[in-house]
Amino acid sequence: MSEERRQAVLQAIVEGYVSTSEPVGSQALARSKSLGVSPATIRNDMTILEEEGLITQPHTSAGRVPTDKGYRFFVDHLAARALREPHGNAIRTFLSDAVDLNDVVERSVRLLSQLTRQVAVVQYPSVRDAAIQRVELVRMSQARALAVVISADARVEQAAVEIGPDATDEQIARAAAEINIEACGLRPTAAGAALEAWAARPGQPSWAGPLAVAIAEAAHGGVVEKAVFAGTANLARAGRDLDSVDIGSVLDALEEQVVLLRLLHEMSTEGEVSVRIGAETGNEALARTSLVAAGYARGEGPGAVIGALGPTRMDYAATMAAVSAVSRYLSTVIESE
Amino acid sequence: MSEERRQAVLQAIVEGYVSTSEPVGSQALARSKSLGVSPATIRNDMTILEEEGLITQPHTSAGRVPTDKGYRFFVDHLAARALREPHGNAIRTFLSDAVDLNDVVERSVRLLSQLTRQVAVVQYPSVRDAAIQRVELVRMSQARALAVVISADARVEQAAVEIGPDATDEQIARAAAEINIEACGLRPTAAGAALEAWAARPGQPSWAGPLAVAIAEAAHGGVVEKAVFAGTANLARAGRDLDSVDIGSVLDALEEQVVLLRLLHEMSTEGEVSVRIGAETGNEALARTSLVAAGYARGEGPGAVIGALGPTRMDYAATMAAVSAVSRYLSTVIESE
DNA sequence: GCTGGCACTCACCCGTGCTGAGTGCCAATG
DNA sequence: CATTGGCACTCAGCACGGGTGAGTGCCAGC
Repeated sequence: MSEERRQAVLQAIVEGYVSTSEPVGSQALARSKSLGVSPATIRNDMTILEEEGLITQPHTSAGRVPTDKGYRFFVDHLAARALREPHGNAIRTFLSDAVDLNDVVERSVRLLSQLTRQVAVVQYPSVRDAAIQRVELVRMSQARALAVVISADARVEQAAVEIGPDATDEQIARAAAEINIEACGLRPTAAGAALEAWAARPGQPSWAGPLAVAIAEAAHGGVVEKAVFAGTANLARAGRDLDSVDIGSVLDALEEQVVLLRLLHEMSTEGEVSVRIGAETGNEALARTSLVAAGYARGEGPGAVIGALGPTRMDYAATMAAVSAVSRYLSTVIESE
Repeated sequence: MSEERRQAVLQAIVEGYVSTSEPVGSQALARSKSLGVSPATIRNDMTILEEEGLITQPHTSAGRVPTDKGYRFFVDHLAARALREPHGNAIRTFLSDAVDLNDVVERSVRLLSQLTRQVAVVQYPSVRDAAIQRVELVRMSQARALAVVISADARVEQAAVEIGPDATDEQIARAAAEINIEACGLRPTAAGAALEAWAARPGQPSWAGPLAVAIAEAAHGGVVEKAVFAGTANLARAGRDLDSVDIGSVLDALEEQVVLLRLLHEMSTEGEVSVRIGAETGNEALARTSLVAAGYARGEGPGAVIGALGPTRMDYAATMAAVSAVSRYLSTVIESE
């Protein structure tokens, strides 16, 4: 009883179930796939696979279905199928038509949802490290000013600051000029330190401190992490895999963002393409879905993450290929800017 | 056979069906509601209501269900039920905690989805009319500059412009200074005209024209209209009203945006609270849903629209009350900024 | 260790019959 | 003449039951 054939059986079960969405039986397997053995032999293998917890039967006298663990084994050992990337050039040109970062992200998420036919998720880079290009300070009302921070990566962030009614226009103009001298060309962290020192100088107005903090924060891209998604309709089309309760809780989890962001964050450090299957997501709402994610580079460190979310019964090979391809092209497009 | 009682029957049918989600029959009606007549009488009324196309039966020997036209009549004539606004103050404080326009919109859409238990939609103001406060011009690369337009309503828009590799930093600085002189304090339309004149002056670099256009466009809030939504999970919870195909196509329509935006735009001119029921949405994908919308003022003209989208079998009175309340508070919060 | 054979299980399908909520029609009533 | 009670009829929904077939586990034989 070769270990090898047993894996082939598992692979056939996964592939069969993914394509037909019906439990696969020994006879059907022997007939369609080229395993070259009889149904009885396959049954023996199945018994062992079931003991190992890799497959299960929905009810007695039904075919077998992969468990989360079975999918996991498949992904880890068997899905090294040729990661063809048919749309390479199409992806690239589609993404490079984008005008700014927002547009790139927007396009990526749509593209990925179409390629995978799953829900696509793109996390915005959380900590950004581009140098500050310019800071603008505009009084909006008697007691309030708006700080606009323009980064070298064509990003524009804004922050409202209370300055109190006593601030003079002259003070504001001087502060703006000084801030630009202090902070321009610096990365957010360094700029933050420089502005802190600036605010501590004698003679500065009382709102200099909060202003310095707000600018540094804005330069970091704001504190908030954010993810956008597309293709939620694919959830509804998942058919038997997800009932409407599942769909509801998944949509909730997506809107909640925090769960998803934590998950994406965890996965970002796990090498090329990372997969979370069913309960591995650690979240009740996502227990019947899988998430395939890949980080996309941004400057040096691994910046943010893109991913595809779908029912556990998904085509992992194809999804992983698509996620990987889009992340790679996304990286080159962003870096070439 | 009083016209009045027949309307009461229609009202009772709508309310009964909305609360139980099951077709309502004559006996059940006579027993539960206080119409003071016998089932037979109600049946007579029902026959007429059915002839008028206001109600229908899913199959022979089942109760009656309102048609789109029935809901329409109900909304137009019978839903003037006390629009209690229980959460008035809560809404107000919740919204006024917001820091900027984005945040206000974000909060509104979440709030509305929770109040109505439907999908909430908030359209960003499409044509904006706030004066330009300041324009900033920053060179991003050899051939590209970023124009940042800050409006008096604390909005920051950006636009990338190709300036060609020959532009000198001095040219850019002079253009920025001149643009601020020309355009500051003007509304977008006037500013566009002023900038056009500016770009036409002799001696201007070749990129002055495109730049002027880009700035004017950005000041208008960009050409793109945008809507955000929340509470999509409520669709999945709609139970029998929407099957998964419906949910899928609704989610598609939401992501598509263009259909939804056109619809919202149409509805924005229709007075206080406007309702589109089922096929009235004019869209196949939304044929089994209704949209309740209200414009929220922005400056003078009707600016943008918020709305709630749900199955045609929804509690119109409550939804209309919530949409109306949120739009009203949203208006005051925005205008007080 | 693989295979064919065999008895067994059980979800699924389909036809049957019953029940009850609901209807339409009609004659009687105030 | 609108309203009502009575009555026959319809039909979705449900429970019951038998037949079918894909699938299984086990075992003896190669």
